[in-house]
Amino acid sequence: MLQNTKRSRGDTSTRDDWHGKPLQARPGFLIRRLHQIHVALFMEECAAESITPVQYSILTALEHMGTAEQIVLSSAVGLDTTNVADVLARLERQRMVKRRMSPRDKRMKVVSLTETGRALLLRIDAGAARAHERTLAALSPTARARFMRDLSRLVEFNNDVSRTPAGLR
Amino acid sequence: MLQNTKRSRGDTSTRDDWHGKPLQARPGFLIRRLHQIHVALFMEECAAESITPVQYSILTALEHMGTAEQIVLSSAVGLDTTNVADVLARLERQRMVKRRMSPRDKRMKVVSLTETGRALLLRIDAGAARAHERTLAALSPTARARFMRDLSRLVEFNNDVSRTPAGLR
DNA sequence: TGACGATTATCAGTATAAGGATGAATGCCC
DNA sequence: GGGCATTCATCCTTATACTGATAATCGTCA
Repeated sequence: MLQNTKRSRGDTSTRDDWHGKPLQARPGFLIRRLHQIHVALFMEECAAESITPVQYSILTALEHMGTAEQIVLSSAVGLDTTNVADVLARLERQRMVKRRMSPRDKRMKVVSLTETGRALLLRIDAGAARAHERTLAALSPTARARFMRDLSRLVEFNNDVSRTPAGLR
Repeated sequence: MLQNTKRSRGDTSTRDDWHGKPLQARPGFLIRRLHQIHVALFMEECAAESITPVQYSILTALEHMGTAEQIVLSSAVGLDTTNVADVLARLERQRMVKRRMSPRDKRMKVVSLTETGRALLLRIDAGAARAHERTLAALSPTARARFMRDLSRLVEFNNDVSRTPAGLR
């Protein structure tokens, strides 16, 4: 896969050996670091409100969907149902979100934004935008667009990996 | 794809408004997802041994450096000292790593690989390589190299963000 | 109708990840 | 050489993230 980019013969393996290469040459390492960096930038830009990137994702998803069952949210933001319940509990504690039993199906809980939550989203918006921009700041606009395209492709390609939250299954 | 591909003037802002756009258009969201995906692939490929990507990073760093103080490890793998201590405690519990007080400076602890740890690295190698390859599998070799370059640039540019573990400060 | 498999939320447990605070040790400055 | 800020490892707390397990509910099919 990685191979066939014309390596002179005498090459012992067809695939790359990450072994012996510095961490900085490994996709996994760089992806983890970039994630760390974005989270840090987000927290810095949004320090005024106490909110995290994941909470922001969930609130945004709710804003788009109006109302949703936890399982639907879970697949929308790509999180484990356990984790979604966790985050929602915190958001509910801060009155950003309401949860009530679904009348249709008593197994489900229906989640919706409160006015507090909606207001927070508006306040957060500029900071979140700055965080996203700073994350990509090192690339030219062209490279940035290309990077985002590649990122999308990579995520879509393996979108069903990890605890698949129904609907992605 | 995302933005600024020719917007006529009259455009109110020079920067993008992520608001109202789907999560999938946000760098932070995609980076988090890709990180999730890589971790899942790594765990799947290395299921035989119980090891995580971060533990793998630390063991690899140790292999390269031979021996290192925790604070040095911390800056090498880009982790909080608290977190490094955490991970090392787990690795020590599994006999992958030895820790002893530095004779030079009694505040420091010197960490080194055990034979067990070295053996694990060898066993893990192929699985880790497969995980890395699968993470990037959706891109052509050319695009892959370009993506890695961009990733490096982004990380280096903001390398000092987040709890800066001495040495990066 | 009633049993049974599937689905939904949650609980318990473990592993990253970071912030704040503390205690021990160091080195430096006067 | 004695204070004293700094540094290093830890502790405590909070927040993602996932696995395994369980209880409640739902659909379906006999």
